[in-house]
Amino acid sequence: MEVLRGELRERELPFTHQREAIAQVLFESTRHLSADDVAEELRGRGEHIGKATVYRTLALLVELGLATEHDFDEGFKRYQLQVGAAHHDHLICTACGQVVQFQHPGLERILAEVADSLGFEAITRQIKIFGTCGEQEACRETREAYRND
Amino acid sequence: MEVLRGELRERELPFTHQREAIAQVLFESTRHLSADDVAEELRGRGEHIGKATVYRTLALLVELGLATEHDFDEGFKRYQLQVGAAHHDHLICTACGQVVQFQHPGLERILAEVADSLGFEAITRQIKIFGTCGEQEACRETREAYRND
DNA sequence: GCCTCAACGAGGATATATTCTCAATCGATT
DNA sequence: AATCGATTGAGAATATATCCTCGTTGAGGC
Repeated sequence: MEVLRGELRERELPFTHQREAIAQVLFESTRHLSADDVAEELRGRGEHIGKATVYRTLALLVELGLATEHDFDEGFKRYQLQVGAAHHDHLICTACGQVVQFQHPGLERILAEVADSLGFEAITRQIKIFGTCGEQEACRETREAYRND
Repeated sequence: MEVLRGELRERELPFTHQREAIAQVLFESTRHLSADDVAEELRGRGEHIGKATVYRTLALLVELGLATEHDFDEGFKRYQLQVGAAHHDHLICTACGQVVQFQHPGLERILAEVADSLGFEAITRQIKIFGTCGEQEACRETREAYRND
């Protein structure tokens, strides 16, 4: 939160109650939240914040480098605070929607190598493994269906 | 093309002129084409095929496992024929839009390892490296802008 | 050639996440 | 507390890729 205050001050942008509340919601969640998730959580806390502000603030957080935007092929984006953490990637269960993060040092090396050998200068990357997590009945059923395909 | 004919026959679906033409366009292109690209190319060849049919056919090709669908954050999907080829990944130039494919055997191993260790059964994956390719003036400018950020 | 069922074409419809509008309000500096 | 520019809220507007409708056409089996 102090980081947010600092970044805003640096750009002479006001530290508003809404910005604080939205960052707080992201901060307290370990999951990736959609703009709608954030709005709903705020409503649950008795905060009345318009969706335009939610979208504006999420975009701002990304712009400031304090949050990351993710697209898990759901038709909308999800966001997560990212204060100085290392880049991580995702496994997405296509049956229950669960998202699990992972990191693997070997990936960094390989991807850097690939980009380099093709003359690219990498800025960012996305790695998404879609599959089944097997934690719920639905996930196991989907898994079986794939195996028999 | 024979593969397409066979898959269709197997499901008792007609091998229409339109399906052939659309598959042909994809077959002759090394790039990833959007539904619109396909429609335009068909128009250029004097074929009059409605966009609904283009979408229907692309979805069908994906369904049959003969094509893959890609989303490069452009607001629409791109398609490419994929007849028995190995899975490959992409580098996308954020300045000029160029997409370069790559394959790296080490990735397969690492990703399988990760999925396994987290209890996932992987179905498919997406790896996208966004960066600058430096081939055009615009790409080099964007690259500089990032370096000085 | 005939028949039947699915595919096709044209363009209208849809869906829905995100953005815009603009008057009212707020934050931060003086 | 005054000032001033940025932010906010509510809901309408947008954008636009993709899908639906339904009368017409075509493919493929017999």
